[in-house]
Amino acid sequence: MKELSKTYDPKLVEDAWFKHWEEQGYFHSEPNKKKASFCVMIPPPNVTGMLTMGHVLNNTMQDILVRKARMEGYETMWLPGTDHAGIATQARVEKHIRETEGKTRHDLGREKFVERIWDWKDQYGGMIIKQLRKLGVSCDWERERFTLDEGLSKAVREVFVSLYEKGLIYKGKRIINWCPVSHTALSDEEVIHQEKNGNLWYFKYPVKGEKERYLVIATTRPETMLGDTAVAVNPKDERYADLVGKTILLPLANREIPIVEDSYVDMEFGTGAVKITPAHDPNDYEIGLRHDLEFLNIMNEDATMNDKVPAKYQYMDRYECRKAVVFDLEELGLLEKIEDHVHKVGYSERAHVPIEPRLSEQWFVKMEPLAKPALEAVNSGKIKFNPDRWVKTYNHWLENIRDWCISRQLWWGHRIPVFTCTDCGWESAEREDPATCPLCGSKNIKQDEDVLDTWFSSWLWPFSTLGWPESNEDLKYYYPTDDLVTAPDIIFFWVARMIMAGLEFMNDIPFKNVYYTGLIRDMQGRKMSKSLGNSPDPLDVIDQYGADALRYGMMLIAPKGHDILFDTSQIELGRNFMNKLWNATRFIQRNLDIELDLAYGELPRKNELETVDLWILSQLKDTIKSVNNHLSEYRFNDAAKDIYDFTWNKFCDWFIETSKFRLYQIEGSKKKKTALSVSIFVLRNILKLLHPYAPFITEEIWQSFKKEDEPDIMVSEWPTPDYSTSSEAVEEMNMIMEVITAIRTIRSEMKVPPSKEADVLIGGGTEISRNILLSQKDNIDLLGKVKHLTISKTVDQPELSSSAVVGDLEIYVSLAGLIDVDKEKERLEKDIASYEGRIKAAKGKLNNPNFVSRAPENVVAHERNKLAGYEETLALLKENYKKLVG
RNA sequence: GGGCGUUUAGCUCAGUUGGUUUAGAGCACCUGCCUUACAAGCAGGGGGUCGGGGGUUCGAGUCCCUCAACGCCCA
Repeated sequence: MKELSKTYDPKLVEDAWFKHWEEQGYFHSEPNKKKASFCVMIPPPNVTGMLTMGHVLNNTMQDILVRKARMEGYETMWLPGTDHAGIATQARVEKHIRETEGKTRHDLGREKFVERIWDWKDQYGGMIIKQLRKLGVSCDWERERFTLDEGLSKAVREVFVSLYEKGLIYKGKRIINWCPVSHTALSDEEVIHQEKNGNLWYFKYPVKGEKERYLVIATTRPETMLGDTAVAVNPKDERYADLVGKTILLPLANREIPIVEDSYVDMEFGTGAVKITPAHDPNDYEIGLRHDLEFLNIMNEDATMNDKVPAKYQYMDRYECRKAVVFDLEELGLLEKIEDHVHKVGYSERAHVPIEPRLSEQWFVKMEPLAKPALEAVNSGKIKFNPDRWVKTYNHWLENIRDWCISRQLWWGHRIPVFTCTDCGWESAEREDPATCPLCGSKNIKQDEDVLDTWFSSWLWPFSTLGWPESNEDLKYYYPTDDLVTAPDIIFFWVARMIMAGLEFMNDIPFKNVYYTGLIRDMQGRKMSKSLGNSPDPLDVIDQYGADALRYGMMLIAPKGHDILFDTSQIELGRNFMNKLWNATRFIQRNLDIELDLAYGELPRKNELETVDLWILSQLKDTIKSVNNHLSEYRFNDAAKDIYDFTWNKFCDWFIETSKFRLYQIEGSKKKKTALSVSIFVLRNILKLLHPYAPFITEEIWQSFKKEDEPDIMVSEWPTPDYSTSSEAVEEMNMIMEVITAIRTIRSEMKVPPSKEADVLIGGGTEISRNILLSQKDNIDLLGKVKHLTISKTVDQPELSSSAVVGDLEIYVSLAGLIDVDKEKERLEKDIASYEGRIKAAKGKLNNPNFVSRAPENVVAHERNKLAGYEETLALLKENYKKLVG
């Protein structure tokens, strides 16, 4: 057997194992009637995207669920893919063409431009998929999908036409959110509201026919006054009652506009009089409809002023125009005052500029009929949210749902399948492109120019990726899927809409459980972002620490459903753990001797097992159960800690240490064989438990400890705690560990050099407990560095010694020439004070008649036992103290 | 304005059904060690009264009310 290196080097093994798994076909799944299915759909990242720490978190969690399910015997399928990210991708390629060729998309024309995006996608797109493989995630790579694939496009078209036929898709002229950089409409969800410091400008609007009479209005957007078509006041507002019905001579624009009354107006805000710009504000739009006002659009697509405003403002950018309007009004003496004002501004999610409310014709989905069943599915518990508090957010959105603006003025995406006849005006959504008009037979047919929101394809992801609208085995076998793991910031964009689409088109929920992860932030709690430069590249981290360390380290610090403050140095914890595991392996391997004829993974007969064996097996059993429980509740961090604690603090610190004595025996001895068999049994279980978190290192080590005909760990069986254990052994071991720790503490506090062995005497206790200690003499000697150990009912305290009490046992460490009386006094005083404190607390409870009479019996009994134990210990401590001070 | 979340050791966080020795872990810190698996390590130690206030209870970090700070979402 080759000698392993002293530190684990992930670079040497990770890529090779991934290649091996792929060649063996472990990632791929086909419907298998003999097994139950377990299916997860990846939240498709943008095809333009690069792997971020958020993806690492999210995909590691999915991989843990998937790898565990695979080991548990499910036919497991995790489908990967990307979405076409309409706005982001188009913007990216546009920019590229502008920079390299100095051309716009309009120079190329629609067809050529879309071709160029496909070229770009083939060359640079989907980087993230390659990066995910570095992370080791076990997706079915043969099933990778893209939202613009032929099959998925067919699904999108079917869904559009079917909703159109049901009357759930309609075209309407509305105020929508317009992105002046991307030149497209956005849905409400794609607008991010941010609080900004701004101003409130007070303008004096001259009232017609009344000399020197002005109506003062307050506004946060002065430039829109050029599009005002009314001023409104509240009907209850007595201040302005006499003005209603009169008109305003709108300055600068030189138009006459009415003064109307509308109860929407807030009398408390500003002056109680508001300018109304129906084509540039959603609330004003409503007022415009109610009062039959003119809708005057004063801006171009890029938010510059158009030819509906006086010539001097035309082509000015909206903010430039704002300055000009304020300046000009001040010149005219019509600016009353400017106040500081904090208000919410809506920003475009993609282009990061303030959106412009714009009146335009767009396509919408009527959401209310879809929302009702979706609410039911979650509130009835058919779909479970983890943590469940997200149900409230979900309900609130669905109960107040607004129609979904799905048309985008882009070229990259699914083109809206609505056709019109330019001759007779026929219009319809069609599954196949019509050659002629079905009404008049004309060949002058035009397809709608717009494309669909990218989310209009993502919401079909759980079934469009399986071949819908065709019906096939995949759909029957894998749908509904099992778990969805995603960040809560796309609960509206994606999760809620997938539920609606699943229920509408598949008549069934798309998934059974949703786990919402936290967000990754930096140590100051800021979101990770490119501009802040606070976002480490996961590939660099993998390069530095290894994928296993990244995955496991990340899981250790990821509390359930909470944001994570992340720093790369935290991954050291994962790296250190991998190294610890590696070295435990090294230790076991170095003690293997070939003649031993070990049956890997099998336990020796129970009568050959010693206390430490029974103890570690019992601890392993608890750990397996705990890992199972924690993972079933998506407590990835708790399960990771279970494995950490068991491996490091129990297996390495105590089991391996207490096995050393047996392992240092002659080759081939029975005791050595037992110690090795148990070590290997436990290690194999650790590897399996850890495999979903750290697939590479566990596979690497597994190969040294698997039977020849056993499968690779990735497709091995998940551990089952189906062996018997001994609770007595656990109690015995606890006592042994306490005694050893007491000896070590004395040695350390009394500054005994590790190289110097000391005599130890243990007195008191019961015959049983003394026999247990005697049976562990070798271990106590080894770990406590004991020269000569005496165990007896009564022992005489050596003159120069330091003492400790463990329960009813007295422990003396002989320290001839080393004892420091003052220090020893101090130690004992501290111990005595500690026990006096405990006794006081316990007595306090027991002296309370209400406690004794009202608390459950077992709690009272427990408290009595505690007190008795403390009193015994305290008495021994005091005795020793008396001896010391004379 | 409405809703949700967070506040526990210097830092990052556990603490699941109210009782499990005097509230835990990792990092950081102090002491001593290259003890033939591991210095990315070993052994030992110090450190918090659980954001403030009030309440329920025999008993509260845990339940209720209230205040404060921070964060997120929605209008």
